[in-house]
Amino acid sequence: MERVDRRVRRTRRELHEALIALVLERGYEKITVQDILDRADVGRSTFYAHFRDKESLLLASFDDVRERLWADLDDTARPGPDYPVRALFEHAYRHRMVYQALCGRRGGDVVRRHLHRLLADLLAAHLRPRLAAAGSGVPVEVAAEFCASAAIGLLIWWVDHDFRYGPERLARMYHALAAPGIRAALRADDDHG
Amino acid sequence: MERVDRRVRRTRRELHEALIALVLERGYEKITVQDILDRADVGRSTFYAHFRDKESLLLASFDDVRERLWADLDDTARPGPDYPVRALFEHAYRHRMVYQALCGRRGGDVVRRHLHRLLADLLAAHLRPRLAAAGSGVPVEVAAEFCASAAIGLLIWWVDHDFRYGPERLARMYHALAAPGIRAALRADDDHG
DNA sequence: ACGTTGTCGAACACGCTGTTCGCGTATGCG
DNA sequence: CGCATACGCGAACAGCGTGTTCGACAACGT
Repeated sequence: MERVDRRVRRTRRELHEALIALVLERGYEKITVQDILDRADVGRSTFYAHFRDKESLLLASFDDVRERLWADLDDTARPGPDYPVRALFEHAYRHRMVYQALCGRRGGDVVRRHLHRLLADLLAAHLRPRLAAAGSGVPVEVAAEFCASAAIGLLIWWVDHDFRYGPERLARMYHALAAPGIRAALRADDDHG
Repeated sequence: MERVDRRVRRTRRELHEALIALVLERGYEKITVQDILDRADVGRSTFYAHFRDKESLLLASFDDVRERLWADLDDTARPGPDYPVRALFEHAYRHRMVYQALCGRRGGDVVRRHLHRLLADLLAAHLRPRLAAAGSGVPVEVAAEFCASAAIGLLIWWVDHDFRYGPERLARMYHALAAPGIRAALRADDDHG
């Protein structure tokens, strides 16, 4: 039973759209709650009935889109080693506007941090057994942090450069740069002190 | 002629120290100017006579330390390809406190962004001629962004984990992970579409 | 010793936040 | 359709942080 008043839906939709539009125009930090209210034609008290503050709205806006990403990333065990990164790029491409607002230069760093942590944990879980088996001189955390930072960094760069190259191409470039290093670490070089 | 009143020196020193201490305790965002003033025993109007706002103080605090880094990084042309990253790690290690406050999880992202940009530009300048010569399928910007993000990401991870491993070891791990990918790109693979 | 220069801190105007409350009205349901 | 309810509205408010101003005072360099 989807017992949700139409008005509630409208309110939330307008707020999300207003937020994204304003972030793209002025940047997250420079926006006040009142700005969002004016743009969305929503009353002050109504806003605070739905969200605790500006950041709650931001996170909620990302939640709309996040769940599909979570699901996509959970398929990770099957396809390939750097599948999560490709999935992330494709997800971003499918939701360009949202990513531009939430992850781009103009967005806050909250969402960025979430993605970073998620990806780093995912990669760590994936790399742990392999690196352990190889007895590599590179700790899992370091390798995972390396790959996650590179991927997120590339994502942000991409977002801020209007998604040139397309998601597959970017994923291939990421793979070309990241995979050899990981393969080398798996070969368990012992020139690491 | 170092015509600077002792009082000015004291004021600035106290403010910088108070800022760093408070950031380490509470995080940059949660600090008010008044907090800094109380801790530093400095009057309100005095603060605003020296700095435009909280962020100005932050940047000025980093400036103290930044200039040496700039100088170190300019030696980049000589030693080796990933020398700048090693120099950055060593610089951070030498100024652990400051980096922990300014680049760590508790610090704002202003300084992080500065470093990121600096490093990305440096790496791009270094990689451009080589990648061009090799006719690589990976654009300079992408390769530079990849390496810079990975390096900065590793730096932050390191800072937030109390500098385990020592700067040389970290630099070696970074090199082990990054170099193979760059070498591969320089071999101008044509499996990049 | 003296003029300059820097510091102090109270007071202020301003802007943003998050809450409250009484009043309407759209909505869903019987 | 008609009704109770749940929701939206917006003015008003208290609270907090910012950045500025000003007069009085103290430290500084010469």
